[in-house]
Amino acid sequence: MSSPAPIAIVWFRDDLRLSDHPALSQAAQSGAALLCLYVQDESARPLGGASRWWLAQSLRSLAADLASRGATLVLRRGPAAGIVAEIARDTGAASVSWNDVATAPGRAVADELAARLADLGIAAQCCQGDLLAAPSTVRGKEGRGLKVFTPFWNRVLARGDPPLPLPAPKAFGAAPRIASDTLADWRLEPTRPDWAGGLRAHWQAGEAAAQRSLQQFLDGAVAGYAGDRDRPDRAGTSRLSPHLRFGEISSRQLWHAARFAAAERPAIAADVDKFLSELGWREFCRHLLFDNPDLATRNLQPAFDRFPWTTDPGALRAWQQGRTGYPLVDAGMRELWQTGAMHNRVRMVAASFLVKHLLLDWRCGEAWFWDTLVDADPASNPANWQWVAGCGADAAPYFRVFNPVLQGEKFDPEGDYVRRFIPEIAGLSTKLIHQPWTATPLELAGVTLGDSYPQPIVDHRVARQRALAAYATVRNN
DNA sequence: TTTTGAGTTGTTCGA
DNA sequence: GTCGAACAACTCAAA
Repeated sequence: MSSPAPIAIVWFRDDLRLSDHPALSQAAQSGAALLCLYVQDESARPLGGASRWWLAQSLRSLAADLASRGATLVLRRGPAAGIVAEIARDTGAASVSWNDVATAPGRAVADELAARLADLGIAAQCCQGDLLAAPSTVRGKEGRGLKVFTPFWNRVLARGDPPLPLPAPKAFGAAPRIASDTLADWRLEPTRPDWAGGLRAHWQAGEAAAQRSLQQFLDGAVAGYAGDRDRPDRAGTSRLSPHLRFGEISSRQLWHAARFAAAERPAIAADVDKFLSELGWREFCRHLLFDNPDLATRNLQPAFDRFPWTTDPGALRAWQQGRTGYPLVDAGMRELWQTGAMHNRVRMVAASFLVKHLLLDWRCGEAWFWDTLVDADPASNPANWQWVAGCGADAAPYFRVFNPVLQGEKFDPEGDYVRRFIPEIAGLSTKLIHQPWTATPLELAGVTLGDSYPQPIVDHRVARQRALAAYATVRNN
């Protein structure tokens, strides 16, 4: 007569995968019976609509992957530290393992859980797995994180390759079943109205889909990535961001796969370096969040606390709905609404437009992106909005005001991207597609500006001057 | 400690 | 049409 195997709880968070999951691997190797748990913690920043949709798909996929190994994914809702500790106590678990995902409330919750487990005498295993380099290993003066990207990234690169990714555990014992919510209980997906059709058409969540996206990228778009990533009219990006956001694939896996590809094909070495530096930006943002838990609400540069933002609900709505009259901006905002994503180049132009042309607080834009992006990330989203607004770390200089017409002509030269998302002006010539207001009535060919497509809500030249004047008030003197 | 050079992604203007 | 300079000053990182 043998005693039953001890129970090990694996607490999943933004790491919804089985491969390269240090907490899972460690628990599986211990020979314990695993209890896999995901907690929806509503005391954290509530997920946006698009993220909720993605999370539902991703949890469904993870649950299926676990089921194929004989395990179940237990779903619970509530304050995470309390819930996990309670389950650990009630099941008599020997240990709780999790990965140290660096999200703002996530860290405090993990610290609280560790304290509760210590009180209960249950072993806590916090594993490194989310980052290429832990924040504690990249420090500047007085132990602070670095604030400029290039030295930051050079330091990370100088550390050499991160650890090799772990394989998914082949088999592990499953703990006896305990009560679980169902995904339907959580109402993560829209029903009436069901607005998720565009998301379903463009995305597939889950670890297997993430691995397929990576393979597709390395077989295709990686060649030429350094230049094509800036072209919204081409399929030049990796499309990995939402997978990375929910941890369906890890940055270490991407690092090693890309490096391996570059070793096999020297011609793409520069493209791979560029791709890795994009991973570097994700890393940089996470380190920033580590040092600034209120990144989404507080200006990193305090001088911006006195910036003269305006309040204009009509302008905000026009921006959200893609009705600013600037085709590149509007195409981006409609791409976002329809597909849950927006091309990186267009994100910068659209964000710059909100902040500099409309003088609306960057937090308004951050909140909209948070709600509508499937890759809305607690670190990258606020950090990049602060970068655009000029109040962030290593921020864009105040005088960089994107001209939406020039950006369109440069990065969408045939207008293909604009025509895809703004069908009402698709008939305009390439010469006019980025500035329809300059067309003669004959050239407009049936489009009535101000009716089927709006007039520009601000004049670029006027708005630029106004922005420069507003930014002058923030100068330190 | 002090100094020095640099800082993701631009635009406009005038020669 | 092309090209270089101006657009500010400041903070950061490293020598």
